[in-house]
Amino acid sequence: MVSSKDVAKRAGVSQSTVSRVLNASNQVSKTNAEKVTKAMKELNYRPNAIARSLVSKQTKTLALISGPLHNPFFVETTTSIINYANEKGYKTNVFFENAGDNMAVYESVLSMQLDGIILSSIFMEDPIYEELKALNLPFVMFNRKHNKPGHFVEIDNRKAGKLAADHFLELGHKRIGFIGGPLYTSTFHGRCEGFIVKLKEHLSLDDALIHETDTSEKEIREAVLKMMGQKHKPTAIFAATDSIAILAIDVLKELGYDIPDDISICGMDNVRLARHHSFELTTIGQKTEQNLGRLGIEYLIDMLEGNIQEDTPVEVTLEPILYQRKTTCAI
Amino acid sequence: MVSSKDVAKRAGVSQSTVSRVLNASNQVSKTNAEKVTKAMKELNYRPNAIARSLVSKQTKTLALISGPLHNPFFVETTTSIINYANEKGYKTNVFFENAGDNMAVYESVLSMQLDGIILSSIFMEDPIYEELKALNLPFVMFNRKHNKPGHFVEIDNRKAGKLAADHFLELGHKRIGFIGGPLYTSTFHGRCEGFIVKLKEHLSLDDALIHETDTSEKEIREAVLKMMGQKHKPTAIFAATDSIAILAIDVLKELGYDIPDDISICGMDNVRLARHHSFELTTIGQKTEQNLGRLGIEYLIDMLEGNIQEDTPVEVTLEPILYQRKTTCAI
DNA sequence: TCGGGTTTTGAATACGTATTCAAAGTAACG
DNA sequence: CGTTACTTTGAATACGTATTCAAAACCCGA
Repeated sequence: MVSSKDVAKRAGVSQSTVSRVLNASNQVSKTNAEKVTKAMKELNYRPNAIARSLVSKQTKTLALISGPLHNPFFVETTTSIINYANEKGYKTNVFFENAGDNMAVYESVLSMQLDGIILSSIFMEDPIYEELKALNLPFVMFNRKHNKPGHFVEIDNRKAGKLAADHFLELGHKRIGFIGGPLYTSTFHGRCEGFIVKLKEHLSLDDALIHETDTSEKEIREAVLKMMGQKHKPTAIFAATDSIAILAIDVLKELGYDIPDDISICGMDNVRLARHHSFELTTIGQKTEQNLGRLGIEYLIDMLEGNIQEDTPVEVTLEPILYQRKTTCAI
Repeated sequence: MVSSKDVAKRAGVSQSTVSRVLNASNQVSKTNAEKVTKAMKELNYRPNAIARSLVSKQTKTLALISGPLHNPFFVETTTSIINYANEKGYKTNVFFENAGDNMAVYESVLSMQLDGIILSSIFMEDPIYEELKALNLPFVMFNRKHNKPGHFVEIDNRKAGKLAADHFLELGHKRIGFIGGPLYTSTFHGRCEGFIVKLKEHLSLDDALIHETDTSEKEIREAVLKMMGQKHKPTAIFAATDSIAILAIDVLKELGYDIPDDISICGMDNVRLARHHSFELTTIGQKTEQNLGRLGIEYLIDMLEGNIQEDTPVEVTLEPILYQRKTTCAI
């Protein structure tokens, strides 16, 4: 490992001088600067980022704690986050939330030296909130949020649920199912609540059609099987994410249903795949092109760079709209 | 920031002793160990990973340089890699290859302090190879590989191309297209070559049906449009990845084609999505359940932990097999 | 109680960089 | 040439931990 000392020796200057040319401080004489640059090249010197961090207290590293990538929503946010962070000179350590036990992940994150955290994996009452606060690092939640105040970027989930309900009601559906969860996350909680509230304004609700699940293929599958196995089947389903909708469609097709002729289905998130001609999934999303991850990372980095005071809360709730495509139709 | 010195002071011992209880060396008296543990808790002490790394020369951090996540193949490998690395106590810094200019990414990677690198983004003649070698870190290539020797995990791409050709030939197809590229990557190079070699054994080849592209939606779209716009259209297409196949299907459906009645299509990688009832994509993959990313990261970590000598080359080439589903049929 | 051996301890140092501070050098000006 | 002001330099130190080494404490048998 070649260090700044080695460079210094070779260039015939002190280590301080080497450090100074590294940091582009223009207080080095031209001749010395050249000598140092030359020596660096000859030795193929690369500054040790670890040592730098130790003194600068900056790691230029962020942690992303994301939902799983088999959900296309997180494919898009992860891509945006990593690429934007990179553009701004930050590295991203990625972690995936772990259905059973997030503590291992959090333990790992908490013990790292980081400049900031962006996460989607928080629950409304998550005790991790306090620990994150205690770290005294900027952190922003995207998609989901915690009940306590903090920086977040979300979509108006309640309103989204209502939109879905409205859509189905307008199409004349009477038996409408819901699949999604867990409900202790702000996303599913809001979507479910808004959906149910709206339905109840016009129909009497059949509890057998409301399926709280997690996001695993297994549970979605089970929910669809149960729902369609009933004597009185639904004619429409609101899947609380596109990921769930796509899994549900897989099962429905396996069972021989035609969509939307036999059953309408509406997702949420407006992921790229929803537009594919093999799906043309009706869904709910925001108007803006930039996804929630991108918005979140922009705010986080703004905070790190001092463009936003950290004590002014970032609380962004986007307006949802319906993207009507071909998986829903009138009854 | 509470340091080991603070803990030492509070516990009434020296910093050395604190360090010793941290590293579970059992050469600390019980009474002192307890005092220190107590002080740590009271102060909510977390060891500074940066400082640790500076002396230990280990960062427990890996870099993953991956293809883009809109390719479902990389969704699966990225998930496997990150999760497995985490299990083994390694953090993963993720980078995505950048169509235009990978140098920014590499520059970032090369300047980090890392324990190892796993990457899919290398070209057969990529000059980055030498720089990676020079870092003197273990690195393994998965999916793609370089022409020069190094650790890699791949599938037999040439054989895969032949399999695809065989499949179409058996089904009686005569005009068979190819979409994929760039051909300076080992994957596309092998697949294309094997495919063409096999075809030529039985047919005269129409160059207008061989489309070298990159992996962008734009180019795939263009290739499909061009191919199907011809006077003599193909009756079958080998898309060199499932990702390309799925994009191609999108365009084909948009153009009104039924699959496989109007045109057969075969992908490669056997990604999860290929099994979806909205695709049921015929494709080529390996037999083993574990994906290439998972295999690669296992080898990498084995090397880091000394379970494999770094100088014994890891060169894994998996056997491809055809997964016949419903996007290909006899003509 | 003493001596030898073993365990436990803390002072000192190293890791590679940034930064402070005082000294040395240089330029400008009268 | 002397003075002042400014630029450039290197020695020393700090960052937070692990580790070495020698000293201290302890244990045990004689």
